[in-house]
Amino acid sequence: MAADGEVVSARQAADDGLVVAFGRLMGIANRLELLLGRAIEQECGISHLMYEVLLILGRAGEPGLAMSAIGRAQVLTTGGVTRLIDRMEIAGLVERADDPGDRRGRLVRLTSSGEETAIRATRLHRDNVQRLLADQLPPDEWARFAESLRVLGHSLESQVPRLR
Amino acid sequence: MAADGEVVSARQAADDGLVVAFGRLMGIANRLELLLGRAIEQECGISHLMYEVLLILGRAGEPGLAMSAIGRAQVLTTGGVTRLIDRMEIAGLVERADDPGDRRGRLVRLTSSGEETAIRATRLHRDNVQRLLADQLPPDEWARFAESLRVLGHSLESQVPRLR
DNA sequence: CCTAAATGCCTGACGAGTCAGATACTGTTC
DNA sequence: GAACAGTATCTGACTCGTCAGGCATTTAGG
Repeated sequence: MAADGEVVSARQAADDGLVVAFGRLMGIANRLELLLGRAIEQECGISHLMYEVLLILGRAGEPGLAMSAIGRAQVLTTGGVTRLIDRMEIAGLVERADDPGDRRGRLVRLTSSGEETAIRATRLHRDNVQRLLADQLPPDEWARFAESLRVLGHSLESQVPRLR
Repeated sequence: MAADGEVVSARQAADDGLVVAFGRLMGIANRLELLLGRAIEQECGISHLMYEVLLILGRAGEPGLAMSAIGRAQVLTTGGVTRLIDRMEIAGLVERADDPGDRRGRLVRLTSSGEETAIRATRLHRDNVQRLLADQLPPDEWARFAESLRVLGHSLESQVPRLR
């Protein structure tokens, strides 16, 4: 990887350390999404995105979560959330209810089938994450890596604008 | 985050350490894609994916790269690559040529406009990666993080099946 | 209060990828 | 050297997200 300084050729651009690190991060995310997403899909019949929403809702508990909160957590536009929840509702994983505190809003919560699916998918998913990620690094490196993820995730959450 | 053991509630599933770490990784990737992708798009008029392809081609140099190699590098199906390169060709960033060594194949390479765009986008992108990622961790932690990315990326590359 | 701006969700049109099948060429095997 | 499996790319139908615009409701100000 190249040192700092002005980039004057495509070759140099491609070898820049920061740029490469970012590319690796995205490549890892893409490959994990493919490998783990397919596993969840085949085992439980839901997409990886749906799985993440099941987790968010499991964490939220009663009385449910606003659509907008799901969008913020998963970086989706409001339209995207509407359609995702539509599909999940049809699949029987979640249900919508009017928000008693705000008549514009709807609260989404897990159905019992959604809860079961979250649990079942997690058993599978845990093992896959262990195998594909955690086992690839010595335990202390993995711990440091996970901690860095926490820090970075935290700092990024505040910088992403709300999507409409 | 929960300790190891059987997962028996959605709440527990959502708090599992490995599952959370994976979710963070994906969340970071999504947010970076949004923030950095939009920056590139506004400044240079190309998507983040196109930018990555420009880098790959810059790295490859003459006489160009096969479509299938691009698909492997970016985790795209062959159909996806065809359409992406179609758009990039229309935009004047790359050009296709017949592969003299294999009459089924085509070689893709940067045009001079594509090369310029890669350089221009990288100047912008570098600074953004620095600010959003590297600056968020102490230098030694960032170095370790980047090294872990390298290791993980390497081990994952071999595990993703070829997409058709 | 009453209006204007902001917010929450939904919808039609579109963009960019997947999937599955088609076509064209290559390499192997008998 | 002919058949056949394998590989490289392209295409039509589809999926799932975005974007822009709409309506209902809430909130802030005068």
